[in-house]
Amino acid sequence: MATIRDVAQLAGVSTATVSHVLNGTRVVSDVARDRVLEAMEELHYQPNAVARSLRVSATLTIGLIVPDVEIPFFARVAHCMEIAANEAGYSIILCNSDWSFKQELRYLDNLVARRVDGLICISLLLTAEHIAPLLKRNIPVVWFEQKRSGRLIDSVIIDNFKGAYQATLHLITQGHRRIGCITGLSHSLLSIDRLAGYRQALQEHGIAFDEQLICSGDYTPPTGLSGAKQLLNLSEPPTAIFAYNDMMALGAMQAINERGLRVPDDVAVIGFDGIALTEHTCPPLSTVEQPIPEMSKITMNMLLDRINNRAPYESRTVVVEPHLICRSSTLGFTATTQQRRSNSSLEVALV
Amino acid sequence: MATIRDVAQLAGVSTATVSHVLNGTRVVSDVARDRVLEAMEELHYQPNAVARSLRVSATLTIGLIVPDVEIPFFARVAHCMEIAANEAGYSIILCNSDWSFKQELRYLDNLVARRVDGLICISLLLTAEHIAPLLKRNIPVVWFEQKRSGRLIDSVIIDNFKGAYQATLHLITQGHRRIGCITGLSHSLLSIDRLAGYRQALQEHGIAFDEQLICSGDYTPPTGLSGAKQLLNLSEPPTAIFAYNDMMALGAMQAINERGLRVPDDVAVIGFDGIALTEHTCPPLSTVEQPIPEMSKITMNMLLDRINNRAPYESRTVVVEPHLICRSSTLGFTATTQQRRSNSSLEVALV
DNA sequence: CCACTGTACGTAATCGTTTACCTCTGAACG
DNA sequence: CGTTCAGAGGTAAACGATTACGTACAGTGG
Repeated sequence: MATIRDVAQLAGVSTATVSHVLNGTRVVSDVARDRVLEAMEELHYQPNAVARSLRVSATLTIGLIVPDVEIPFFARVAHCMEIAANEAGYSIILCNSDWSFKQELRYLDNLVARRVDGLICISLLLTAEHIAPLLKRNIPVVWFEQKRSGRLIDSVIIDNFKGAYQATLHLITQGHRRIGCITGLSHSLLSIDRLAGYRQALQEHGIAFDEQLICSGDYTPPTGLSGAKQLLNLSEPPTAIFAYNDMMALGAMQAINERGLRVPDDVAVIGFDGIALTEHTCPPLSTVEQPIPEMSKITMNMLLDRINNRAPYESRTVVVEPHLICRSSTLGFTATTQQRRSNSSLEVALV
Repeated sequence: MATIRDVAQLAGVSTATVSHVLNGTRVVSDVARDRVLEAMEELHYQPNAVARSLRVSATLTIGLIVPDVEIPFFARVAHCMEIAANEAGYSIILCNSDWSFKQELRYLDNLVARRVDGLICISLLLTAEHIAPLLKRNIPVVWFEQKRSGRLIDSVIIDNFKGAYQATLHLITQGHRRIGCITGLSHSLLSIDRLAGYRQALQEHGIAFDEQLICSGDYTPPTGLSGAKQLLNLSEPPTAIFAYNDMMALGAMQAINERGLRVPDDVAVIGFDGIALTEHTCPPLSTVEQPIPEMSKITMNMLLDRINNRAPYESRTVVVEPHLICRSSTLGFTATTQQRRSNSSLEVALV
C-alpha cells in the first residue's frame, strides 16, 4: 500500500509537505500542492490512520459499552451515538456486555489497549472504581442512563421521577384508581426515582399506595408477562399497568390478551422509553419517551469536552426531560375500542 | 502511560524480552519472566495496540456496515457478529449507513484508513465495483444477506426460495387459498427468490397466481400496514398474508386490527426473519427464522479464512437453511382464537 | 550593500511495538 | 583442548505518520 513517502517521492517533495497538504497545517505553494494531489490520486494513496494515531496519541475512536444491542432501547442509543460520533469525526467500537460483569471488565481492558479517546458506558454493574484506571490514563467516561458518583465521571440521564409521575398521572386522569406497576431491579437509583414518581402522583390524588400492586421484572417481555399475570390474579386487580419499560409493557399486554381481556378497555397499559415499536403494537402503546437523539448529542458533547480538556474539573450530570406519548393503549373510546367494548360487553352477557 | 521501555528498564531486561514475555514468542527464563511480570504489574502496564498494529499491519478490527442497527434484524446481526468476532479476538467498528449510498462510501474510505482487517457488509446499494479498492488493498469482504457477484467476494445468505416456499406452504396447509404477499423492493435477488418460492408453493397446490395479491413494501411497519390495507380492499381479499419481513407483518396485523378483523381468524399472517419480538406480539407471529447466530459464525469464519490467507481463490457462497416457526398468527383453534371466532361470528350475525 | 523578514519547504526525531540478527555463556564431545 | 551447539537475551531497524527545527531564497528598508 502506498505510503506518504511514496507520494512525496513521486511528487518530488518531502513527506512534510505531503503531510501538510493532507492536513492543511501550513502554507504550501499551489504548484507543490497540485503535484502532491496528483501523486496521491495516481497511487490511490489512503493515509494510514494507525500510524497517525500512534504519532498524535489520538485514535478518533470511542468505545460504547451497552448490555445488549438487540434490546431496542440500546439499539437506538447505539445508532444515535454513532451518528453523533460521526459528526465529530469519531468512530464507535461496539461492545455488548451481555449483562456480564466479567465481559465488561474485559472490554474496559481492550478499550484501554486500543487507546480509545473516550468511553460511553451503560452498565448496572460497573462503578467508579472500575473506571478509575481509564481516568488515570486520561480516557474520559460518560455514564448513560444510570448515574454514578465519582469525580470526573459525567452522566446523562432522564428525569425518572418526572417520567414515572407523568405516566401515573396520565392513567389517573383517564379515571384509573388501581394502578399496577411493573418495576425494574429495585436497588438501582433509576428504580427508586421512578417509584417515587409513581407514589407522588398517587398521593396527590388521594390514592393509597398498595404494596400488592408492585411487582418487579428484569426489563424483558417474559417478566412483563409474568408480572402482569400476578397483578391480574389479585382479588382486586388493577385497571391499569405502568411498566418500567416498553418491553415489559409488551409482555403485560400479552398477559392481558391471554386472559381474554382487552387493552385498554379492561386494563390500560403504559410503558417507558418510547421505542419505535410502540407505534406498531396492537393497540399502539402509550409510553414515556426518552429523547435519545438529544441525549446522545449531549453525551457526545460532554465526552468531547473532556477529550479536548474543555470541561470543568467537577463531574456534571445532565437530566433530560421525558415526553409523555399517549396512544390507544391508555386512551378509551377510539373507534376501534368502542367497537371492542361492545363486543366485550356481549361476551360478558354470554358468560 | 508506561511503555514497554519503562517495563524493560524496571525489570532490567531489554524490550525484546518484555515483548516475548508478552506474546510468548520465545523462551524466557523463569527469573526474567517473573521480573518482567512484576514490573508490568507495578507500572500498570497496558500494551499499546495502536503501536502493535502499526508494526504488524493488523488491527484485530473488523468493520460492520449495516443499514440501521435499530431494525431488530440488523441489531441481531450486529450482536451475533460481535460475539463471533470477540471469540477470535477481534473488535467491531459499527457503521450505520442509514440506507445512504454516500454514507456507505464514506464508511468504506474510513475503514480502509483505519486499516480494518476485514469487512462485513449488508447493503443493497454497494456492488463489487465499490469493494474493489478494499480487495486490492487485501482487505477481505463478506456480503451478508444479499449475494453479489465478483471474484473473491464471499457471501452468506438464507435460502430465500425455500423460506418463502415453507411460509406459503404452511398457509396452504392451514386451508388458505387466497394468500397475499407483501414483498420487498422488487429488483433485488432476494425478492426474486422469495417470489419464486411463493409461486412454486401455489402452483404445486393448483392455486393460480394472482398479481393483485402482490404488493411491495420497504421492510418498515408502515408499508406493511398500507400494503395490507390495499390487500384487504380487494373485492376478493386474501385470508392470509405473507410478509417479506417481520416488521411489515407487524404493520399488516395492525391494519387487520384496525379493520376490526382478527388474526388469525379472519386473516392469518406470517413474517420472515424470526426477530425476538415475534414471540411477544398479540397474537404471537409465525415467521421464517434466519438462524443469525449460526450465519454470523459462518460469516466470521469465512472472513478469518481470507484474513489468514486460508481461503481458496474463488468466491464462496454459503446458503443457510431457514426454519419455519408456527405461532398463533397462523394457527387456528387455540383456546383464545376459538373464543374470538365465536365472537366474530356473533359480530357477523349482528351486522 | 547589509540586515532583516517572510515565504516555502526539507531533515530527521519521534510515537511504542515487533522481530531479524547478533552475542555471550557454558556444556558436551571427540 | 578446540569445536559445536543450545539456551538466553540484547541491539536496532522497521512500521507510517507528524512536527520541531533548520535552511534557502527573494524582497525590502535604511
